[in-house]
This record gives sequence, C-alpha cells and structure tokens, in this order.
Amino acid sequence: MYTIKEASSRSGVPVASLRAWERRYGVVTPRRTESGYRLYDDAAIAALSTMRRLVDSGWSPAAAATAIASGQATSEPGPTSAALPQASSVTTHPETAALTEALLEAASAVDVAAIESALDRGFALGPFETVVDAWLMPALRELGEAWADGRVDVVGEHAASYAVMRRLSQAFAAAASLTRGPRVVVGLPSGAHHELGALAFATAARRRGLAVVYVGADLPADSWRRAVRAFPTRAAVLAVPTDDDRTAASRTAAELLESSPGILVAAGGDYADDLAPGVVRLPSSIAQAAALVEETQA
Amino acid sequence: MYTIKEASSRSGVPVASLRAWERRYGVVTPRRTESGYRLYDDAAIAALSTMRRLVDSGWSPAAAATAIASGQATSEPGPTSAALPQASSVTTHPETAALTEALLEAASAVDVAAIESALDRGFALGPFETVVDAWLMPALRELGEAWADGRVDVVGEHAASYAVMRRLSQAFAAAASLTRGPRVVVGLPSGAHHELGALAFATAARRRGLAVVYVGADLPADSWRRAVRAFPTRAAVLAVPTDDDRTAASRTAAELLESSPGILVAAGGDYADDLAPGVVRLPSSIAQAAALVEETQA
DNA sequence: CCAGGTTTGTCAAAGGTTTGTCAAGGGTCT
DNA sequence: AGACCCTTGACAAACCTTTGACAAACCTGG
Repeated sequence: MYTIKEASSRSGVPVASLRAWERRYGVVTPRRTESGYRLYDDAAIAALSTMRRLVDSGWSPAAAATAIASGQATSEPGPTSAALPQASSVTTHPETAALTEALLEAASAVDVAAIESALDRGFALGPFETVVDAWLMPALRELGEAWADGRVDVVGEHAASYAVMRRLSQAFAAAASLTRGPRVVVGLPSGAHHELGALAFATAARRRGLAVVYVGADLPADSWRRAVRAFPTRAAVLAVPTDDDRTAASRTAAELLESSPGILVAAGGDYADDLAPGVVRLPSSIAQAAALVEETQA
Repeated sequence: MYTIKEASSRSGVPVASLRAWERRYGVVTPRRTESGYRLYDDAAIAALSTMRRLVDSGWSPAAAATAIASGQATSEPGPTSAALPQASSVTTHPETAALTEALLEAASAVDVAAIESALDRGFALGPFETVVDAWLMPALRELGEAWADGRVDVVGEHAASYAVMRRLSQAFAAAASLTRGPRVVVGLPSGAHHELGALAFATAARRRGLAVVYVGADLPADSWRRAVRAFPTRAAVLAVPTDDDRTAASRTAAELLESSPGILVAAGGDYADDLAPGVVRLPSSIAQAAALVEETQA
C-alpha cells in the first residue's frame, strides 16, 4: 500500500494527474484511510503505469482509460504476465487459413504484389501483436515447411520473408513516439540470421514504450558485451531461431550475465531453452514476451 | 483506438488529408466519441497506410479508395508512371554535412530516436533517388569509417544500419503497384550481407515501375539460377558491396549468363568491376543504375 | 499545344472539448 | 511546525470539430 506520492513516483504519473485521472476516468479507485488518504496497491500501480505508457505513446487519456477498464490493454498485476489480448479472435477468424494459403501461393509464384496484398489483409485483421502471434508467425512456419517440401522455391521464400521484414519495419517505425528509460537491446547472436521473430518482438516491445535498440542479426558476443555496458541498459534480448544458433547464444548470454550482472538477459525463439543459468526464457507470444521484459527487474 | 493526430502519425497521412479522404471517399469511417472526436482502430490505420502507399506510388486517391473498398488493393495498374524527379543539388545543400554529423553522433550515442530523426530530415531534402545518391550513401560510407576508427561502436553502426533499412523498406513498400511485366531480381550473392545499397537500388527500380523481386542477402548461386529460370525474368542484379563478395558474385554471374542467356545480368556496388564477360556494370548512382536496367535489353 | 473543368491537398476561421497543472482553503500525521 | 494529504474550482494550452475556400495538378476536348 502506497501513499499518493509513492504511487506517483512508482508509476511515473504526477500527483495532480493521478487525482485528475481518478476523478475524470476512474482508472483506479484506491482504498482510503479513515481520514480519507488514498492508498494504492500494486495492481493500481500497474494500471497507472500502463495508462502512462499508452498516453506517452500517443493515446488520448480517455481512450487509454477505457482500454484498460475493458481489459483491452494489459494492466496485469505484478510479474505474472496475463490477461493479454487473446489470440483466439484472430485464430478462429475464418479468413486466416485462406490468407495463409494466399500467402503461400503468392510466394510460390514469386508475386511480390500478391505477397504484399496478403500481408495487408492479414494486418488489417486486428492489433499488431495479435496478428503476429496468431497469424503471421504460424504462416511463416508454414512457409518454411513449404520451402522444405519444395512447394515454394527459395526465391519465393526470400521474397516473402523480405516483404514481411518490410511490414515489420514499418510497424517498428510507426511505434516511435516517446520511448524513455534505460535501453532494451534486441538482436541475434553471432551467426544467427533469421531475424523476423526478433524484429516482431522488438516492435511489440517498442509499442509498449520501451526504448528498444534493434541491432539485428549476427552480432558478435563482444559487441553484445560492449552494447549493454556502454549505455544505461535494462535488458538484452537474444533471439535463438535455429538449433545452430544455440552455442553462440548461450555463450553470449553467459558472458553478458557475467560482465553486466545488473541487467536482464532474456532469450526467445524456438531454441532458447536452457541457454545458461540466469537467462530468462521468453514465451513464444511476442505480446507476453514484451510484457515480461517490461515487468521483470533484473 | 487512436486520436486523429496519432492516426496521422501512424498512417503517415496528414491530418487534413485524413479528414478530406473520409469526407470525399469514405475510405474509413472512424467511430466518434460523444463529443464528436474521431477514434481510429488498427484496421483503419492499416487501410489508411495502404491508401497512402497507393497514392504515393501514383494512384489517384479516388481510384485507390475504391480499390481498397472493394478489397483488391494491389491489383489494378495505376495511371501512367509520372516523370521522375530530376536530380537537384542536394549535395550543395548546406544542411547535408550537418545532417551526416547528426547521424554519426546519434549512432555513436546509440540513440534510435535521434537516428530516425536525422533520416527523417535527410529524406525531406528531396526526391528519394537524389537523397540516396547525394546524401545517404556517402553518409553510410562515413559511418563505416567512423566504425573502423572506433568513433562509433559496432552497436551504434548496427542500430543505424537497421534504421536505414527500415526507411528503405518503407520507400520500397510505398513504390508498389503498377508493376507488370518480366521480373527484375535484385539481391546479393552467397555470403554477402551488406544489403543497404541493393535495397536502395531495388527501390529506385521499383519506383520506375519495374517488377522488382528483392531477394536480399546471401542467396546461393543455384538459387539465383532457379530464380531467373522459374519465371519470366528480364534481369538479375547482383550487389557486390565488399571485396570478399567478388568471388561468389562473379561465379554467380557467370552461371547466370550461361544458364539463362536471354536475360540481363548486371552488377553494382563498389567491387562490381570485371566480374565476368557479359555482365553489365551499373553506375553508382541508383537513379542512373535503375534507368540503365530499365532501358537495356539483354 | 492550349483552354476549361475536375480533382485533391492544404489552409483558415470560428468555436467546442480535453487535459495537465495550479491555487485556495483546510485537514492529518509525526 | 512542517510535510503531506484532501476537495473544489479554475484556466490555458493543446487538440478537436465543421465549413468554406483556393491553388496546384491533372484530365479532357478542341
């Protein structure tokens, strides 16, 4: 239980705004002492932090408040990341299967315009994180299988991957706005090149207001070390998309933990299990992964 | 739900145009607050982004709007390709030196927002091709030197490169549509990874209306062979950004010429000289290079 | 190639709404 | 006593609204 001053410093919202938000939108309704003093709990702080993030990133306070109240935005309490926008709405969308099919067909025909059109329609289905988790990543997996099967040539696979990369880049760029605080460095270890998942995660994190530095593919371990030490850095997030990337990833992670004990070292991707003791394994949902990184204090 | 201002920044469409497009074409019909303020959702943003892309690439807004409304956003060819902006004096623009300096400083501080701001201002100086030729590529060269000198850490260099990649990706995406006819495949040979120049060229070519298939970095020679044979292809353009890429490039080029004698095999980049007999060496200006590829019949 | 009409981006005016912040007047806590 | 908290009311800046207009760019017929 915190006083209003303490709540202000923890949530980053000025005291006056805290009262105004309560009066005008009812984002939180803190308990009161007998004498009427406000008492905020951890859930309230979390909701307020979420609201500040949304407002900082351009939402109107009124819209942010209703989003939080309706559970649209993640106002999850504490380190238990939950209550995320459910993927089901997109998964069960009758269009997704057809859309994946359209994407594969376009890739197989190396028809760039058709690939872009499929992505257009996909991203129109819902919010970025949901679309990525529920449609894009599964579709890319299918694309990989189609390539392995020979149904899609490597050229079509490349053309499609780069089209996806462009879309993600656009989303990343669009998520700019105010990103403050210590940096979150996102990238792949030495030798790793499949960066779409990393970029999608970086975008989700940036959309949450984190100051993401995306350093992309194939960053040597010593560069990682210097990266997190040279500037105030909150976390380093490594993507481990293939089995071959595990060795470099675990070495990089171990070195980071040793050389910069204060920071959070996290890893995501299909092969990110058991890299090194102390490394946080991120869930495969980019929305959940981004929430986890935001909430976890190293 | 976003306010009109936020929707504008996310879709890249000016606020005034947002209202005009709604009034005149009804591309989107945002929900309203009780007091009449517009509220845009993610689907609206996606539709607006698509519309902007089409308009940027030469469609008339009216045509783009009906195309989007009917769901076939990227099908019909637009009006005639407009005359391309002529190279003007970006070089002599007093701002470029300062802008390069700003970019280097932002890279050295690993300040993503500052990097993006420098790129913003750079691309505001003139037409895409001119800015790339006269400012961006020289600035990237300087960035490379700064990295070699140790003035900029590899992390700053990566962060800046990826920011540039995002900008180029946006430009490539914006140049969509009106691309019919035999494909032009653009990419890098096996082992080559410095793709910014290739992507800039691919964008310039697409802006001229060529059906560019961008296949990116590190494409093995046999994939190149299959790429140009599987579909009607007019040209293959290889980027050779470093000395190390020469061997793979010349082998790939020679194989392409042998296996597909009908097509144009061209190469650009600092180390693209004398790759193999029959390979067209592209000038370093992406505008000139794109024009050359368009005009040359293999 | 030129005149006349249409399309389209952008702007301004006039006026309402939202929101952060502050101040006044007064109570509570240590 | 001094630091902290309360409510209420207020205000300016930022933001939004519509309507109307205009110049540049584009198209079409002559």
